[in-house]
Amino acid sequence: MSAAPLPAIEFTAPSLSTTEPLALDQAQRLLRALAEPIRLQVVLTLQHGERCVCDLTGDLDLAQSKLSFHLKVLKEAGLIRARQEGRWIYYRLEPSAINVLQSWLGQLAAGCCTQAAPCCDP
Amino acid sequence: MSAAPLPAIEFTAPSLSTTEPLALDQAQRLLRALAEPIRLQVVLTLQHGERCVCDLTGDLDLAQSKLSFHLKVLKEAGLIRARQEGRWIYYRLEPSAINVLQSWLGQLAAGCCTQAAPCCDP
DNA sequence: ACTATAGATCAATCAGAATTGATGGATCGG
DNA sequence: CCGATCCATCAATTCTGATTGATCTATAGT
Repeated sequence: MSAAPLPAIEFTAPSLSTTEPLALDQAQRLLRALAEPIRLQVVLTLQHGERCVCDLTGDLDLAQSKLSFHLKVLKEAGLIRARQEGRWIYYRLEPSAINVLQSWLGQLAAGCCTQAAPCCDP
Repeated sequence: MSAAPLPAIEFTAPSLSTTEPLALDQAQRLLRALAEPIRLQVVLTLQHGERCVCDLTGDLDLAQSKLSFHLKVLKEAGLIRARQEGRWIYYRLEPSAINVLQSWLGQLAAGCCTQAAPCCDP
């Protein structure tokens, strides 16, 4: 790609050219976080809105310690956010993270249909 | 939740209600397949088009056995397809699988922003 | 039929991640 | 201040999945 030689420095958004390389890194983390049955269940539960930990343990019938572990992984991946309110901590999905992954997949599917590069010896 | 008691049975398209449950299963497999650095590299390499195994081992500097293992995982997840031509086997991405995952993520991000469900005791 | 190469598969080992139970910090009600 | 609840963290164990090297099948060329 590399269209025009960049007018100046972009201050607005992090720009798409920057997105490419570090999106791989981020996509990797998001994928690894999502690729676990319990964490996927957590995410699906949060799909319908914010929820506190004590409710989640009930929803998913998980030991508190186990749930806390997976919440941490999801949070470190940037997929969920925590919000404390008194004694309780509410978790919610972070849609922007999901969107990052989604558009990364879009790029992947975009240019994958070129035919064979006839192998080794012709 | 459990809103209305379902009007009747949907005959038209496979409909989105059918999509929900089995897409979860498929999304799970796709995520687990993608959530591994080597397999991600393989997928990224195939992004630019079909490629045979012997070339891939060179591209990614992998032992043949190791690559074969990961190709198998990717194939079983439905992310890639194999095409044999004489002695060689060419692999390519399966864009439809990627699209499935992509739209599944779309649903996820759709309705996740409802506020707190004020916990346990009010 | 014989040999060489592409690639899959198998069994054994190894590594990293998940589970478990216990402990600790923080907040609330009395 | 005291006991109770919510949640995070830690250490020890267990499990799942990746790696490795050898072996096996199939195709192609001679």
